[in-house]
Amino acid sequence: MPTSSEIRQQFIDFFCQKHGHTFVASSPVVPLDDPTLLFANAGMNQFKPYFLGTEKPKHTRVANTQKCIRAGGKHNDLDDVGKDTYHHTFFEMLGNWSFGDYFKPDAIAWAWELLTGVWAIDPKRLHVTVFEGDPANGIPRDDEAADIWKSVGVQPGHIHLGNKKDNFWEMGDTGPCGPCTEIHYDATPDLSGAKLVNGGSDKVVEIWNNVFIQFNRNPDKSLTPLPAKHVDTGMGFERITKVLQGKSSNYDTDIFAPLFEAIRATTNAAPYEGKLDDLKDIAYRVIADHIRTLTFALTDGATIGNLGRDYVLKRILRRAERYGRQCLGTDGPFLHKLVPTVVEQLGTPFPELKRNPEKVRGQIYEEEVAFLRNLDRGLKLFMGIAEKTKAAKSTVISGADAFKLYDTYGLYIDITEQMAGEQGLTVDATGYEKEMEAAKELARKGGKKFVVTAVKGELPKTDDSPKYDVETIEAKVLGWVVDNAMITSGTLGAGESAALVLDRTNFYAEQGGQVGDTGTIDNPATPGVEFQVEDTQRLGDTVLHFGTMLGGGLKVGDTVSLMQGTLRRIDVMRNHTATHLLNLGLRTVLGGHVEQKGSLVDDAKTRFDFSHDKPLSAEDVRRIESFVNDRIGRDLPVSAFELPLEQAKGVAGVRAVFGEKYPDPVRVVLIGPEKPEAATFDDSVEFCGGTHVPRTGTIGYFKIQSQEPVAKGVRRVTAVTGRAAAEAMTQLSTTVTALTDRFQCKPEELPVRVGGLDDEIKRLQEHLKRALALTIDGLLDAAPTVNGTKVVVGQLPPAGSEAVRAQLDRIKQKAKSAFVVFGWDEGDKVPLVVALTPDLVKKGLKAGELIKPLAELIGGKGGGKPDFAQAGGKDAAKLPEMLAKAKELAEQACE
RNA sequence: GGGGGAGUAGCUCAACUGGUAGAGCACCUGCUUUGCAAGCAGGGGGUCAGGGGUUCGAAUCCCCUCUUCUCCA
Repeated sequence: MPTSSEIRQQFIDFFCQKHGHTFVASSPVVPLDDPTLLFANAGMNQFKPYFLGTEKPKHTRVANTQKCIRAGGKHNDLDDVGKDTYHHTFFEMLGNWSFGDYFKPDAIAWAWELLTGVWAIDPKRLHVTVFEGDPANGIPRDDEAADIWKSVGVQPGHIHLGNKKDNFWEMGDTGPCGPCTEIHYDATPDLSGAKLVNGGSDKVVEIWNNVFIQFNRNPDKSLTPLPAKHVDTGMGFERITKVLQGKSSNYDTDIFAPLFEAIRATTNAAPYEGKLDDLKDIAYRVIADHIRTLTFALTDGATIGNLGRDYVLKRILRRAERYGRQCLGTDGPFLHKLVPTVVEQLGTPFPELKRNPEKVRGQIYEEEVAFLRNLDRGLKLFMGIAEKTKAAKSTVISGADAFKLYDTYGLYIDITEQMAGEQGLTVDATGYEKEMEAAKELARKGGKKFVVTAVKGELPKTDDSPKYDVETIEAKVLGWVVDNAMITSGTLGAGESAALVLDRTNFYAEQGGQVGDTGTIDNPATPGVEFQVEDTQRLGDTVLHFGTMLGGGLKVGDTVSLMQGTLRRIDVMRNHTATHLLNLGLRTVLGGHVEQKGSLVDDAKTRFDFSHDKPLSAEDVRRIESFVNDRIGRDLPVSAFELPLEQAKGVAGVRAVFGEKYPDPVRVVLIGPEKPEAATFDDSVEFCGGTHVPRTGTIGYFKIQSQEPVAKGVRRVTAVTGRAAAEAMTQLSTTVTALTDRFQCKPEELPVRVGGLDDEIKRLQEHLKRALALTIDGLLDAAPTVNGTKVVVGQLPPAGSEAVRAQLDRIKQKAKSAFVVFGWDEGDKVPLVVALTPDLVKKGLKAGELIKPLAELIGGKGGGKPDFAQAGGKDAAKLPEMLAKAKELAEQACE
């Protein structure tokens, strides 16, 4: 029986040694340069540019094994993992590729040769499918492929026709596409699998798909043949291993055996038995699968967090942790201990795993600990809710409670359900779903002011190349969008709101973190016509000018004149260029780990999110500001170039935002060097379609206003420039001047002066305390004893109730039995306290009651507990009278 | 982007309806026992995250800021 490593190698050797292919390493499973993808999910990801024709391949035939993750996004297998024999969030895709080289005959012949020759699979167990054709689209049935299959020896009755969904492959809405032919393996004992092809059975499973890319899908949905034809194949490595090792489940192969053993050893659970409906076995499969995903994703540079792909990884980790805890009885972090097993097993085909496994293990460990902490807290909260539920004589935990546990404390619903079961309770799942829906709705509503997601009718393209300049241009009205429908007739009248569509524009549509422009559009031929633009957004290649007709009317075909709000636009440009300098400054000052995580640039500020795991110190902020201001002071030129994406990536010091979509060619903005070749790693070089000032001097001045955390490991700083920075400085200086006038000192002396005041206050408080102690000692000495109880009544110097309370303890210690009443004059109010020693409390006296009539005497109120009460009044003149009354009251009470 | 929590001794957390901030662990001192674990007695340790407000009185109620956790997009 071949090992999985041998199988992988045999595939690669077959194409590389026997058929002239070149081996190409897998691209990272975290596609850093293709932000449209959450994770690499197919072997073709890294070859996309070859099919699109935007890049020339180095070799025309290659073979590879691609690391893939399908979790989140379009292909999401996350919830299926564990429940069957063949779903994975992480898997390998073996592939052979022709870029304009060989086509159907070779691809099919070699596939057959590898399967039935090299691997000696019984041809009776193989079924193939070919495309049935699509007359509506003018694509004929793929008889060519069927004929080749026949000629290589596929059994009659083993060639099936497949529909568009299964046998016509498209990369996206437009672009290269073509028919494909799939090979399925029939594992039924009696070879009865023909009818199960594409039937969703795990007895007959697709093992290899050969795609023949020969058309281009045009935007008008028509197809044109490509000048060059390509082959793109993908074979599920785990599936072929299962077949060649004669197993009935991918999880029974030697790919998973070492992981299962490692899981058993770290959790001390009973061994894996391969049952489909056994919770313990499901847990084994989930954990083995998820640790592979986590190890590869983290190795390739992903992080665990709260956004996008980071959040997917967090959910995967927590799902695995949960299965371990619920089904295998783990009680502490254990997933991290499995990393070495993954590294050992796959470190040879994927050497990147060996680069820094300790870091990966650390990341997993840290997140496990965080999750377990949450879990403990959640369990505690759950117990409280369970008690509450039982106390209310109910056996159902409300949906609201269950949802709160999840929403606020991250306690998953199935854990809640399990815990409830153990307590003889159930959970109102319907109510939970309702709460969840309501919460989602709430989150959605907090979105944007203007939203257009889809428009009925064809949207024309807008030429927005004039957007980089700040000057008035003319354009033609093509129509407008109202209620998500494109309108191209009639008049847009005064008072109406719409999204205006023009043939060209100088308005910048919101993109790359820069806000859309505002401004006015009028008709030079007809005075009084004015459309006020409140926001500008882009939908595909169309620029939408959202706004309101203030006066007059507009018709399709009118020539209009466009003015961006000039001052606002220049403010935006200042902020955008400053953002680039800030990006560079953060990295320079804080270190290379700083990555841009997002930004928002508008006329008032620049807001920048970046990876950094602790608050910035005052010194950090100062150094970053001075770095940026230094570059502003040098009045560096800002220039932009359109470069092919590949070439642009090679420019020294280039920064691209992860998660951002870049066109090819891409616009590169340089600050300092005037040519891409002149750039160094100390210069700001960014892919950016935004608008910038011509020289950094225009920014004027840069000032960081605030910083805050956004998510774990991500911080946000907000800064201002130009006019806003000047305004901020003026305000600051006004405040400082007010202080220097008050203290008659220089600004730099302020900290010392204020600190001195602080010390002075402390010193005076000490004095007061001492005076207070002396007064109290005097009162104590002079206090009459009534029936063994000291009656301590008197007026104190104003020292604050905190200090008085501290002294009360002293009195209670000195005099075993005491009835204490103190009052003092604080100017605007007159506080009063009554304190009783325990013996008096036992006799039934209540300070809280005794104090009330006294408080009334000085025009106030109060209350407290039996041994201590406080009150306050306003009438200081009545203080002696009140104290006399208190003495009377005390003496009475003690008799 | 929107929602919900949390922040109290070095650590983990209490404090009822607003009424003198506590416990366990850790630490220090002493005693006892001793192979180890420990036991007993005493003690130190607080800007109740910070600021403002309401109140006679705020850890507690309200507002703002900071830090942190969590869910959704």
